[in-house]
Amino acid sequence: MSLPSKENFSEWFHEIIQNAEIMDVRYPVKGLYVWFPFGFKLRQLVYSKLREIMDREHHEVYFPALIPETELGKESEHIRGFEDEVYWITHGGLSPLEVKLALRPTSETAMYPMFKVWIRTHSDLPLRVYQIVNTFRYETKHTRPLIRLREITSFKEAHTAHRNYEEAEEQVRKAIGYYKEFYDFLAIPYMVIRRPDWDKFPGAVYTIAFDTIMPDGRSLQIGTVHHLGENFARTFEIKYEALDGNHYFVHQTCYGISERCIASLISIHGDDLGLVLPFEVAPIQIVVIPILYKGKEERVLEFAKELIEKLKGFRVVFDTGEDRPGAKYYKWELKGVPLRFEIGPKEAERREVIVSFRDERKKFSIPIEEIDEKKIKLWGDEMRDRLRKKAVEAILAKIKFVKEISELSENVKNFVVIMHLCKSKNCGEEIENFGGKLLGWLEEIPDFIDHSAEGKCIVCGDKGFLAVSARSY
RNA sequence: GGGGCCGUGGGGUAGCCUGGUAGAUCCUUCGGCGUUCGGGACGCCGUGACCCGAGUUCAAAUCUCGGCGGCCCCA
Repeated sequence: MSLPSKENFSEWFHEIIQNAEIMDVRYPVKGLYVWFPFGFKLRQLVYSKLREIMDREHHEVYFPALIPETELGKESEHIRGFEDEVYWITHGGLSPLEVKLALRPTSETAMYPMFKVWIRTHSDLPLRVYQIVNTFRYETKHTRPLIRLREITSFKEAHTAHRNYEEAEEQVRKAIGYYKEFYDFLAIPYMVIRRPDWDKFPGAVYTIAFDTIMPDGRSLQIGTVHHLGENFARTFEIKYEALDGNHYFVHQTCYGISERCIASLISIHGDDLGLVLPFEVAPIQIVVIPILYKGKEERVLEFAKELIEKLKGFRVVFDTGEDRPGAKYYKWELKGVPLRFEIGPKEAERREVIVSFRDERKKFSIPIEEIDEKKIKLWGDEMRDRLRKKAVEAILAKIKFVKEISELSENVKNFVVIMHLCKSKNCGEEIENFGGKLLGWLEEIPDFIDHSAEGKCIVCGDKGFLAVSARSY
């Protein structure tokens, strides 16, 4: 069993998803996929970090998956943004429903009628909740696991309500901070980009997105943060009584991350041999492989058990299976196990252990006495630093800075293109005539991008700011 | 939105054009037994397939139509 080269990214992704047992793509409905136990464990480990971050100042809740047509349709811009991809439940048994029910494409219109009930006075604010749920969109285009789904299974959506625009904006900044922490933890580089006005979330005042870059040079949106202003509050009549006795509309935000975070984790760190996972989220963190010669098994197994005693705090597999050692190496490398220990007769003799890291694939041996929890955690941290460095290099290689509009269409085929661009709609739309989508303007300039924040607009020559165009997933 | 290609054991493929027994197309995976084990072991035995429906025909994996599913290209 071997993977196609990562150079051929689309094929590689399709294969690794199955070979590494992330998802089973054989479910007989387009755009719906099954999480394998291994993939689901990875999801659980990644999302427990996300939960940990959210739990600091949000309460976790659960809202129903069905939304009555009457609520979904209230905010006109919002519904216009989703209407052609909503799944409808039209019947209960054989009887047509009086009010159709939508399978949530996102939960604003499920939550906000309840926010109206929950929020009475200024002391109910700020309100901050989140949920991790499935959402449904009737995708007609090319669906693929983790990236374009009809059922998003792992949508973490947070919704907040505040007294005024500024406090909501402060929440937007915090949300960006949370997501940065999350993706830094996963060692995934990202760009924080303000979407063009004409491409913001339906119903939002503005949208800020996290985009990363896939190995084929296309961009992937892996998080969004929206300032909703009073738009939904007016529609759903969410008001509070202020200190002055007057009633005011709340100002809201919402922000979300889906299983695309897992797609980026797999795609950005993986290599030709399979998954490469940061130590903290690897479903299996350590594999111990005994090398068993006939007649010498006992010494080796005994010594291996001594080692395993020291690894109690980690997710460990002791692979005593029938495969040859080499076959086991390949098997666990495919699964992205960060740390491998090998023990043969020689090691048992010398009381040493051979160590190999998944990302470097070099081997060295150290005395068993030097292995302890602290050392292993240190190795895990060092590995994450290496992963981040490598990921940044890979992403830099897929970015092109462009000064002339004539260079645009050629570069956007294989690269994410950065340029100076003014904020007029005309110039923005002009960019999209060259094959890429205008992702927007860099909200903050990442440390791996080294260009001045301002410059002449590539289209009209007026004052421009760093903008990004790419073919996007 | 428009165009094209494809659907054969768990996975990947040959066969389809030119209809005629899938008794072993090939690789892989899987199960059993034995010998092995320092980077994908070997031998023997075994399990396992023509997407669904209709049509044409003496006869359909093969031809036609529809459905479902997958992939690619262009806007």
